Amino acid sequence: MADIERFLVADDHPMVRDALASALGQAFTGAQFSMAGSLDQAKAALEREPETDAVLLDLDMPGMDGLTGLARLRAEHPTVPIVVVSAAREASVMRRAYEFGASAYIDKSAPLDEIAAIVRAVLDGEIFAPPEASTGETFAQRAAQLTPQQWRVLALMVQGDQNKQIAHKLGVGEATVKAHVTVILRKLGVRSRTQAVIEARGLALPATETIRG
Amino acid sequence: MADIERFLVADDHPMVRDALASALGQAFTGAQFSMAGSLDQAKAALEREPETDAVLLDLDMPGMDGLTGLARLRAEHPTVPIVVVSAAREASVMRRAYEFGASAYIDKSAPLDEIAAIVRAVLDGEIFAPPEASTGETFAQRAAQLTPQQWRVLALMVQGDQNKQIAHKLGVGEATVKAHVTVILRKLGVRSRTQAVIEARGLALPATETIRG
DNA sequence: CGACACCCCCTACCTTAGTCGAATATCCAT
DNA sequence: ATGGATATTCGACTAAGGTAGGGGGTGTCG
Repeated sequence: MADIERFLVADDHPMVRDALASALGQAFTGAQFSMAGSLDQAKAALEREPETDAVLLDLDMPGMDGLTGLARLRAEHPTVPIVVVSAAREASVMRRAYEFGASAYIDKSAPLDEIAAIVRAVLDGEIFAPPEASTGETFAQRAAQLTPQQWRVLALMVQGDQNKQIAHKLGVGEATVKAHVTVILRKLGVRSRTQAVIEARGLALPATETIRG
Repeated sequence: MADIERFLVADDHPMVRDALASALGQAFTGAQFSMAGSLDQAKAALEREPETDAVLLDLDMPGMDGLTGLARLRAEHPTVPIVVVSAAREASVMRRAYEFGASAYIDKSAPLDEIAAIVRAVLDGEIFAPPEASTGETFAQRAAQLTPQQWRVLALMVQGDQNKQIAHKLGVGEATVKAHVTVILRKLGVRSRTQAVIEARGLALPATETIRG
């Protein structure tokens, strides 16, 4: 990691982008910023600059389609830490964001210095485990063992793609994808692709959504 | 349908059970009631009395595991109307409840006479389409074409069971299950079991959960 | 009754999913 | 550099998923 940080700020609202960038600019003197207003722009920016130190990602952005966009972004750039910045405070969304590999989840209304502090911690390699999401957490633990390529495969599995399509999208052979799937199933502790998809979407435990009686 | 209604009230809180039963007792003079405090008890009650006219089902009950319990109950007794009584007001939970075949969704804080009115409508064969759940509704329409047995198969597919296990649980041959699966995939407009499971859990559209920016 | 819809069962066949063993490359520690 | 652990890749094989088509049973409705 170089001396100068490089960030990508992805939000469809220019005002929010500037606010985030200036906050980080104060905390990280001399940092460089890229801006994106849609998922496609964010992808292109990461393509141009793979050495980005962190992405601040808004979930409510054109092309994101909720958490699906996060999954896609991580599928293509598994090594870049992503800090989700969202207005949705739902615990379920938060939890799933972490399951899809987010390094932190920040509320949009949080003070800017707090945001900077969290980003700094992420750059130090920390991952902000969700306090209220630690009810089950079995999946997150198992999923942490996945390699970057396996993450990509899983992300596509979760979208309903089959091995042949995944192979094409990743530019490898179908046999290779199958091998990855086998490892993924073992690491996730399930016995079929369908179960893996169920697990990966945090669906197995709607408990946190209904416990409120 | 006989002159005397028979209800099953399933809630782990005795006070709630009594309140619901007395409310229905006033609206349906001479009605008969069974009580259950867990999913297993509810199952047993339906086993004893398959001619039950309607089930009032609480989602926060031992063994329910959220909506999974609803799916299981409907899988075993597809013809019995189920009125979900829950404290969770989340639109997503509501929507999924309908997708799993609930005939109505009542908030626990609703006035008792309103509850009785809704139950009466359900007995008349009506299904309370969710007002705020009609954003996409494509799945509900397609799923409405499923026969009872196909519902059972789908419910087990959604739990991650494979054809062999489904065949065993339903007491039929694996070839039969495959035939059902083929029809289900066609009716749902998908091309693989995994996609069907994704659809069936309302996961394909996290939009309603994140749109709030 | 005949037409229809649902349910169950089966054979045969093809496609997809998943396992196993093995080759290559990288990184890291000794 | 040598060894070892891990990632990535692939081909061959076995299991499961899915399709097409046929047969038989039930109940309902006109």
